[in-house]
Parts: sequence; structure tokens; C-alpha cells
Amino acid sequence: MAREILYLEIARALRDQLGSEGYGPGQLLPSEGSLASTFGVSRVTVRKALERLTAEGLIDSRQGFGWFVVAVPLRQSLDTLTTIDAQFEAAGRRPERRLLKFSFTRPEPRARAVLGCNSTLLVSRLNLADDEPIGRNSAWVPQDLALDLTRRSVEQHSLHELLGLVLAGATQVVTAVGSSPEDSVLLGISIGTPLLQINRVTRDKRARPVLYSEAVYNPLMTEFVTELPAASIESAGLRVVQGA
Amino acid sequence: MAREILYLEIARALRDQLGSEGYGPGQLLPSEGSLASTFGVSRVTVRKALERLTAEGLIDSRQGFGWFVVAVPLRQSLDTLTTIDAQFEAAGRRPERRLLKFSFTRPEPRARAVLGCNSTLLVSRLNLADDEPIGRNSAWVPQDLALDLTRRSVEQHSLHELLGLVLAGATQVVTAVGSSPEDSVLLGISIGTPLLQINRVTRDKRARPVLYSEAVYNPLMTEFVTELPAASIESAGLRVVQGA
DNA sequence: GTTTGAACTTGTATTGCAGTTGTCTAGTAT
DNA sequence: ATACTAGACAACTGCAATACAAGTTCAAAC
Repeated sequence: MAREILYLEIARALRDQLGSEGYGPGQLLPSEGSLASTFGVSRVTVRKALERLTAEGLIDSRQGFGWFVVAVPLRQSLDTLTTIDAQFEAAGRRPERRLLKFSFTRPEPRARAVLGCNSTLLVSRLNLADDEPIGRNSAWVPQDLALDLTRRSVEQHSLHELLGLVLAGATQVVTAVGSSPEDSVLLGISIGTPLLQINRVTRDKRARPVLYSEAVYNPLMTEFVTELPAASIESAGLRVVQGA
Repeated sequence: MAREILYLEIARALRDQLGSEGYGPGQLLPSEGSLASTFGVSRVTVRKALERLTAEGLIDSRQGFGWFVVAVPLRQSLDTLTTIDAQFEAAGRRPERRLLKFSFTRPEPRARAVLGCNSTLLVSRLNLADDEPIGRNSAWVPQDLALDLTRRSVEQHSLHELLGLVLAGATQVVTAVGSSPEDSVLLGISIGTPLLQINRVTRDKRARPVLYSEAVYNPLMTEFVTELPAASIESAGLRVVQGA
């Protein structure tokens, strides 16, 4: 019933192979020509599939040399549209994460209160689509969970993927704020422009907070959507701000 | 005997298919042409159905590429949609609904695109807590469902209670906007102040939209909270704004 | 050991065609 | 006025086919 796009199917097939035996990091892939003949498509189509995997940070290439693996897929949920980046890609735009901060610091009071630890890694990133700034995301990770993270990896993947968390739940608080002077520069907007602010606490399966993030997004390009099935008391809804 | 509206029937058929097997987020729909031939209608009619589903936030399209799923409608029993008033009462404050508009009118284009009918009741109310304005809520109800509503009743009860329907789900879209001149007067704030805007589509158990509401709230006094259990981690999140 | 060059590889164009969405216009029926 | 059909055209995408430039590898020739 549903249509299929050839190069997306090939990208999916290759992605599956990368995770299987025999394809570790550094391994050379078959040439574009041989891939084209084995899949029975043209070289252009193979290249579009390879470029997609490059955007996902799985492979890379050198002219005259070939394509090689740089990482194996972390989680299988790459083809779903759970992250904004995946949605921008589906909409035919080129998402990018630009690293602003990557430092082991004492967390800000809010983050410290949530995570309950004094040494954290602060990762601050600017989200762009087609070189147009979309939003800023600042996240605090407890130091003991952040030792494997590198500057490269956090530019190409979401923290949820990198931390390999078995997500047991998250709480998101959405508010509207006026753009701060810093964010105005980053996002290319004037001070005071309404922004969508999302503060999220992610917990592991033992209900321990493992990630606290504060993000602001330009509401002209993003919106926050919730699907409500069975509304319990703690489900999505407005809440009174304490002390208001 | 009212004539059946073709594109509404087609929209309903497609909406049912989206929830069924094989149609996860990111999946491509058949082309408009093939849909037109399978349903036995013209392409224009298919497009009207697709545009409706777009307004509901279920699908999106790219020129030359096709239509693809961005979210699958959730359908479960839902007996209590939490209201702001309940939250304020729980916080020990005195909520009040002040009626601004109560008129049978043609719905605005956005509401019309979602509800798919030309005659609706528009109920606009100002929400207050302890005589302090906190937000404005405008809701469109299809006329045939609104005949029992009175000015008195909508001031004292939520529309979800009054409609007496078995509501089975809702999709909420949250964005940040600057306060309009009208809302600034109502809420006692200056023009351009960031406000939290919540557009909600409420569906009955057959996943048919029965209520569309647009509300703005002062973020200083309210915030929007979503709890994400591990199972439905995809039910809430950022989404790309159409046409941004 | 160096150099040369053939045979590979990727990078980057181009043309052409079919299929798809976006957007009109004209016309009919209820 | 609204729902619907039929058709036409522009603009975009997917894909094949081809060509050429530029980098890498490797072995034969010097």
C-alpha cells in the first residue's frame, strides 16, 4: 500500500548491516559501483543512501579511498520521528547541532537541585536547520555518566542516544519566556521575542534523575505537541506556578 | 437525510488506517492520484481530506515527494481531561470563568479546517483566579452538539463536562506568542508579553474531532507539564511548524 | 628506490524522464 | 455558497545514465 523510496530502503538495509557481524568501526564498505550493482540501482541512488548515513554519523568517506564505518548504530529508533532533527530531515531540511559549551562544571542551582550532585558535564548546543537557528539546548549530566562523551559525539547524537538510557520516564515543563540577550544573539532575534522554554527531567528505570535540560526554541519554527490518551492527574496539562 | 460529505469520509478512513499496522511515523502514504482512484473520487477531494489530517497534526507533505505520517492518533478511553480550574482549586485558589463571547457563528478558518463544519458555537471565556486574570480560552463546538449549552452553563462548567461525550483523545499544540492588543487588555499585561498558547483538538471515541479550542495563558502564573511514561515516550515532543 | 601509469576509488556535474505535490481554471450539481 | 469533477500547468523529487575531475593504490618500468 505505502510507497517506498529506493534510497531510503537502501539506507535502511546498510544501517542494518552496520550493526551486524563483520562491520566494526574502520571497516571499509564496498565501492559505490559494486553496491549499485548488488542493489540493482544507479550510483546516484547509492550515494544518496550513503549521504544519509553520513548525516547520521555512521560512516564517512575519502575521495579516491572509499567509504568506511565510524560508528555502529546506537539505537534502532532512528527512523522514527521522535527528535526534532529527524523531523527536519523528514521535511527535507538539513539539521545541525553546533556545540556551544562542553565543560565539567558545578551545575547551576536548578540543575543541582534536580540531579543532586555537585559535579556535572554541561553540554550546550545550538540547533539549526539549513543554517537557520532553531533553538538552544543546555543539558547537565552527572559526571559519572558523562565520561564517555566527546565533543564530536554530542554534536552528532542526542544525549538520550549517547547515554544509552533505558528511559523510564521524563517530566517536561513548558513555558513561554522572552528572549534573553544571549539567546537573542544565538537565535538571531530581538530581545524579548516570545520563546518556547522546555525544562526536562529524565529518569532511569530506578526513578533516579539522570539528565536535566533547559531548552528554548523559536516558536515560529517549532511547536510542542502532546497526545492525550488517558488523562490522569499527572498527565499533560496546565499547572499553577508555585508562589505566583 | 443529510448528504454524506465525501472528503470527511475519506479523512476518517485514512485516519483509521494511520492507527493500524504498517503506518508508523515517517511512513509514506500512497500518492494523491492512487488514493483518488482507489476511493473513486477526484484528486481535489483527496487533497481536502489530506489537508484536514494536516490540520489535525497527523500528516505532512513535501512537494514532489509525497505525504508522510508524523504522528499516529491515540485512541483510548479518557474520562477526565484535567482542567485548569481543578488545578487552581487544588492549589487553594478561587477560579472563575467570565464569559466574553457566546454566539453561533461561522468558525475561523483554523477551526473550520479541524471540525469540518460551517456552523459552530463560539464560546470565549476569561479565566481568573482570585480575581486575577490568568488566561483566555476560545472554543468552537459544532452546532449540533451545542444546542443544549447556555450562557449560564458554560460559565460554571467546562465544555468537556457539558458535552457529555465519551472523549477518547486530544492533541494539544503548545507554542509561545506575543500578547495581542485584545488579550493585553483582558489579561492586564503589556502588548508583546510572551504568552503560552495552547491549541487543542478533542476527539470522540471514533477519533472524530468534536471540539477545537485556542487558549492563551500568562506563563507567570501557569506552566504546561507533561509526564512521559516509558511506554509512550513518543506521545509528546517538539514538532516542526508547517511551512516554517 | 623512484617514477610512471594503469586501474581503481570518490566528488561533481549534466541530461532526461517519470512521478508527485502545489495551484490554478472551468464547469456541474445540490 | 459549497461540494465535487476534470483538466492543465509549474515546480519539485527520485532515479537512471553518462561524463569528467581528482584522489588513492599498486605494480611494472626505470
